[in-house]
Amino acid sequence: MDFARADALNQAIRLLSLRHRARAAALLTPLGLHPGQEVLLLELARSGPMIQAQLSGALGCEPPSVTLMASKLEASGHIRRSPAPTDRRATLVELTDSGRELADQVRRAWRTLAEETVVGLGEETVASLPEILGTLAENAGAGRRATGANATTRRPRRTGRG
Amino acid sequence: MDFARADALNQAIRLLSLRHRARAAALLTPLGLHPGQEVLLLELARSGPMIQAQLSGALGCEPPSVTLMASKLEASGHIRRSPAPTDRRATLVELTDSGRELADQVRRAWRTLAEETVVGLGEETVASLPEILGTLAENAGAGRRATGANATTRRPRRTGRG
DNA sequence: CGCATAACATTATGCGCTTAACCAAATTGT
DNA sequence: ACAATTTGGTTAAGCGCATAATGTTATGCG
Repeated sequence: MDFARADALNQAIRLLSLRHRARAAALLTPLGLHPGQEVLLLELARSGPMIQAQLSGALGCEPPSVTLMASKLEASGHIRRSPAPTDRRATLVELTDSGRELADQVRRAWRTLAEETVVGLGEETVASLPEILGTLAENAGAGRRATGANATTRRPRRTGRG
Repeated sequence: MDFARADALNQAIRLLSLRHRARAAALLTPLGLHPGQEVLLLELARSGPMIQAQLSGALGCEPPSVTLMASKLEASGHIRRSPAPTDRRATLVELTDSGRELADQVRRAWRTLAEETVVGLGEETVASLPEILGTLAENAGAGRRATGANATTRRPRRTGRG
């Protein structure tokens, strides 16, 4: 691929990232949410209670990020955290009533955002977008946590002695 | 658009943002750059010296971000900043020799990133991506700094009296 | 069983980008 | 020409997400 194409592509992705996030923020602010928290609510609304490690996997972000999102959503009363019955390390996360209501509103905002975003594109193009973007994301995420390759790259933890 | 589609789309964009940025970071780290700085170098390499306001427009980010990127690139010796001859408020930014060399390496990394990202997609699809993604970004950025609409939303500046 | 290793979660820290607030210089309107 | 506004730039503060390091519980192997 020549540089011009590569640059156009990377720039477009970068721009899209910034703008899409900014627009999401604008739509979520009236709901009292910051971008990042909405996906957690939506995931819980879709798949029911789960532990944070599962959320981390589902949302595609790292555990510390989940901890922070969850803390804030708990503080605002939209989710509840309790020790998992089967594993005393894990924290089970579930929606509260308020969280369920909020999730409905988030769903509306989410639809608005998507509809705004694809204005001017043909129906077929729009239909093919999720898969294309999914492929792009997967490709960009290669070299990450083993989709079958080596996963043996875990450092020995440097267990502090004293 | 139904929620499932909207969600798939938004999630894919979100994921792509995270992954693409992460991959960019991984490729740029060996060059001593953090993601965000590369686009400034590339823009200067492409269009020659310009003032920060122009950079802000070209990169699609806010002036304070440009100030920060530029500060760091100046500190690492890749760009030079000087007062603009025609406008005493403005700062003219240009590449140093070291910056030009680095920009070449960034170009290579940029190509690698793009090529990795589109693996598995048909040639036609790849060719259509920049325009599609550009449209998405533009749509998501609507309601921003007037593409012809109202631009009169400037607050009166609260000129502190005492 | 007992010990090493892996997994879940958290805290601390760092970077990028944003908005808000501000100074300085240029432009416009009367 | 002078006041009001607009534009260029910077600093301060805030948030999201990342990695590094740590505590705690579960698991796997001798």
